[in-house]
Amino acid sequence: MNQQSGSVVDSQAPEKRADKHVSLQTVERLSAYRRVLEELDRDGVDYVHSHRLAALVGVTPAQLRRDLSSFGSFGNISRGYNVYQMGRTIGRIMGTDATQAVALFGVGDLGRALLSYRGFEERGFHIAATFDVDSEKVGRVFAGRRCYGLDALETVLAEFDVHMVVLASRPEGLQALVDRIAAAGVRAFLNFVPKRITTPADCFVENTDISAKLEKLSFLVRSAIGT
Amino acid sequence: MNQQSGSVVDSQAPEKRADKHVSLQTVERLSAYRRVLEELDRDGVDYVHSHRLAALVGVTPAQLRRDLSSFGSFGNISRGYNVYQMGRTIGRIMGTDATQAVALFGVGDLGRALLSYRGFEERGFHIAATFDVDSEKVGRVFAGRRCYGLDALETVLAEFDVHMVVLASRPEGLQALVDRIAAAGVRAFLNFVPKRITTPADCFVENTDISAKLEKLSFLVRSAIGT
DNA sequence: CCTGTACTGTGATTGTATTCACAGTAGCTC
DNA sequence: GAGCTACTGTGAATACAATCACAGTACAGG
Ligand SMILES: NC(=O)c1ccc[n+]([C@@H]2O[C@H](COP(=O)([O-])OP(=O)(O)OC[C@H]3O[C@@H](n4cnc5c(N)ncnc54)[C@H](O)[C@@H]3O)[C@@H](O)[C@H]2O)c1
Ligand SMILES: NC(=O)c1ccc[n+]([C@@H]2O[C@H](COP(=O)([O-])OP(=O)(O)OC[C@H]3O[C@@H](n4cnc5c(N)ncnc54)[C@H](O)[C@@H]3O)[C@@H](O)[C@H]2O)c1
Repeated sequence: MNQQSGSVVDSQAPEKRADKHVSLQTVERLSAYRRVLEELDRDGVDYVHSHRLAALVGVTPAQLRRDLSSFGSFGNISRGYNVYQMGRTIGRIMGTDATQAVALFGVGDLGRALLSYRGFEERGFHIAATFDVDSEKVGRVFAGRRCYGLDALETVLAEFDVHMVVLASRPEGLQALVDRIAAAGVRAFLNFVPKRITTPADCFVENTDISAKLEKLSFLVRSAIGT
Repeated sequence: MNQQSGSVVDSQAPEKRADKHVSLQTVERLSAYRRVLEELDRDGVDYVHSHRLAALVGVTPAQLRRDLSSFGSFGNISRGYNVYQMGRTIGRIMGTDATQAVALFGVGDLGRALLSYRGFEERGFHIAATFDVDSEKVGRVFAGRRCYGLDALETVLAEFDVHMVVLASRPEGLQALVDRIAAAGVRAFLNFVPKRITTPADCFVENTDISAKLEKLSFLVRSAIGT
């Protein structure tokens, strides 16, 4: 669960404190670094230089080094970065070194696709429980996870120690749902519903609007025609 | 449906030329503005001030006005912005005033969820054709759209006049697939596969990595604990 | 018709992210 | 073990985005 990296065993912690103020964009790139590092690890690569890693991720070497330097020094000056260790370190920074429980709201087409997706477990997220308002769905089990009604919300979130939720329900009543989830102590929301939500100040929201991405692409293609 | 606004009627085109260099973040916000404008329109609101619209979207009034000013002047100084007209204008800027054909690659769990999603049509995108390598799926019809094999790729993309694709296949062979799609003249890729792809310089790629979003949230929650 | 009000559009300013460029050094060569 | 090489980590410089603040103006009210 969310135990805090057990003992001192896997420490030799290279990261200083993360006090240097880390930008959000840096955090997003950390995920990409880790994904590539895991691939390299599978391929048996032990060390990698900033140039090579940056090329694989698609950023400049300077940016990669700057990003990492927000957390301290990892690199061996002439061998580069230790692939395995740096992957572990990024995991520790992001808190994905231990599996976290996540709850899903809305077991519709999208929700079921997310449920059957293996990629989350690989990155340390376990959808532990699902919720829906549809009485046909409540009580059933989807991809191994039970679907609860909203009346069990507080109980179930506490029981599974959920601190992050995925929203894939309908726009109607979404804000009320969010208020209730936040009141239950959840501070992170991944929202797929194309509707703005507001939360207490200590919460974090990530919106994913797929149509907006298509619109962005449409704009880019169109505006590049005259280029 | 997607007829093109008939004649000169709704013109009096307020936007200048889009030559002032528009930042990507501005474009992303345009989608959000349009979504709220449509809601206001449904509610029968005719005019809206920058303060109110900004509050609904969650940005500052200054930013909203700055974003719009990249495209020219729309606002009536004392009544504010005409809700209907500005929605239309943003649609025109983004090229979503007429429906565009999109192709989907990979009719798996995610692909089928996308196929059944009505939100795309509402925003001017029509998934016209799907592709898969699975011989069980090729030839079948999913949510009204036929699934083609990859051998028909060039023909079908041309037939439906596809200029944007959604990638929801497997990581294996993805780059080769992308190369072929790009060679067929497609310049916009919405990629759900957690694998970096490279394209010719005149193409645009939007990646959507859902796990990365969860990782970002995990980092934020964790790093805010000490705050 | 004139004055006051409250809005937009935008130059100027501030703040933030990225890139440059190099000091400092671990290891490799001879 | 001295010298060379090529790398990392980071201060300084640049580029970019957000915010401030106000000039200019359409309208309401009298
Ligand atoms: N399907 C997609 O590809 C896709 C893409 C982008 C965004 N979205 C958004 O994701 C959301 C879900 O999409 P979908 O296609 O799965 O829709 P869906 O209609 O198939 O499923 C929605 C599910 O949410 C449940 N629900 C409704 N209100 C709820 C509530 N208050 N609490 C818990 N559950 C509730 C419904 O009973 C239903 O089972 C929608 O808001 C949609 O706009 C979907
Ligand atoms: N399911 C999710 O919720 C989810 C979430 C995030 C990312 N993704 C990613 O989206 C992709 C699809 O996910 P999924 O759950 O639908 O997987 P899936 O295995 O259910 O479906 C993949 C489909 O793509 C087809 N395919 C494989 N190679 C292809 C090719 N070269 N051309 C065309 N079709 C091809 C397969 O035959 C299959 O039908 C995966 O890469 C996955 O990592 C999925």
